[in-house]
Amino acid sequence: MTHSERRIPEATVARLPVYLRCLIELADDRTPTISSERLAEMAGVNAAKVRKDLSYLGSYGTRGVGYDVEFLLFQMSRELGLTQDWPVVIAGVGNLGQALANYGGFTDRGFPIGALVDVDSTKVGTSVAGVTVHHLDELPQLVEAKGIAIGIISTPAAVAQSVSERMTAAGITSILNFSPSVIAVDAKVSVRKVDLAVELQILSFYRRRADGPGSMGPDTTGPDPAAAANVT
Amino acid sequence: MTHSERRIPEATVARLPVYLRCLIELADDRTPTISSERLAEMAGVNAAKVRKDLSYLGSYGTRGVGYDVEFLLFQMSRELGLTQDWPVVIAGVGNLGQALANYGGFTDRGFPIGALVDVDSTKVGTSVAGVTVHHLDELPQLVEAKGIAIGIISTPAAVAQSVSERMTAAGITSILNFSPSVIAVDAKVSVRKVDLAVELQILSFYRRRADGPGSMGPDTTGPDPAAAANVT
DNA sequence: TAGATTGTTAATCGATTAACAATC
DNA sequence: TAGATTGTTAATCGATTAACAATC
Repeated sequence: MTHSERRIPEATVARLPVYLRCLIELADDRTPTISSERLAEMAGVNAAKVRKDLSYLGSYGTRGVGYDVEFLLFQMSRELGLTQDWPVVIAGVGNLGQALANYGGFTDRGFPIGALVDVDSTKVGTSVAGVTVHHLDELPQLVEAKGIAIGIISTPAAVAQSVSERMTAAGITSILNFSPSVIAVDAKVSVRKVDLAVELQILSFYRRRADGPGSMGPDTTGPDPAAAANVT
Repeated sequence: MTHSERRIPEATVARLPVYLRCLIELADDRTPTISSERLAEMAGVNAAKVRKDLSYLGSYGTRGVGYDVEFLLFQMSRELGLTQDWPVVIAGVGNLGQALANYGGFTDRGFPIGALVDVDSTKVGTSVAGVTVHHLDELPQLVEAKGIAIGIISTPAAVAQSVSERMTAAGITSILNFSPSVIAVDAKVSVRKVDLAVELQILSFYRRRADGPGSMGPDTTGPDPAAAANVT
């Protein structure tokens, strides 16, 4: 029995949510079991990788049969910490911030919008997606009161660093940075970065070369390929 | 003289846009030269990596001095294919699609919104961010007329595959997929995937473990990390 | 010249993949 | 039992990094 406390490689962690989504789809279809071969096809990776990735979670498959969809779904949700909701705060309620707040995909998947903050006095007090916009100064109280777990930065680049510092000061240890800037945080804080224009720039590069890979692993995410730094 | 036609590693390609942004900032400040050490600090990576990455572009530095900001900026823009604009089409004008259209960051960085398409007849004919929404059926003509280079998918997952097929049929070879689904395209098409909820799920994983890395390489990018597949 | 900093080498590390014994 | 499929090994590949000779 391979126990679950093995260290899971970063590249594997970045793929788990993709498998999770496939499993949800299979569960919706009432598919009882799935082979690594078919799961690989759904996830767009190869079967050996699926088996290796899943083996880090434990030996949850059955030789000759495959993986029990419901069971694997449960184990994977547990591993990803998705058996509970994690409320988020969005800092910066401009175009992008409003869009993220209105985008139902976060709430749907266990990340409800717990709070919105901005520094613009014309925005403070208004309501976006049914959530009142508070002043950034109220962040510590909001984090406390709403049990905020994750901070999303959708401010201009110029203030992203200072916003990240106020988030960490308020006790937030997970940050998703949409601003086009690298933020420095201390080692115990996790940061992921999504830069929309960077993705287009990478595509632009591959256009020139009669198209090389143009896809990525993690993050491709991200590592992503085009991804983040976690500087101390 | 290391010539520029060396194959550039994917991980490096994903970092070039990050360096590019730093260089733009430096050029704005009229900083004439930059060392790998300082550029590394700005980009949130280590100096050896910067030097290795830049060496793939050519020997553009000067020992004892550093890199000429303007010159490196020009070379990097050229390498990334950013000396011209690449108009994009956004397919799916829901919450996310509208947000992307209104988000100025694309146009600002050389990716103007050339067209918007949807299948919803209540949306067709309306205008978003100053651009008229057309029916998806008109995609081939729009691609032709507007010189569309890149397709952005912000549709529901269920139709993403078919939209990607219509894009490639219309001659598009670069796709940025925001829908939470893996799309299969043929080998000559470049796809990158950005899944907003996946990023939060990855952060959720690292919360559990008294915080491991929580950052990534590529799409990151990669790879980021949480990123894409390019399946045939 | 002395100091600074690149460009490249080589060692190391992590991720991918094919192959196959184990086993349902 | 025969067929199917996992879990793991080991080989390979690609990315990172420290170190330092080259050279401005």
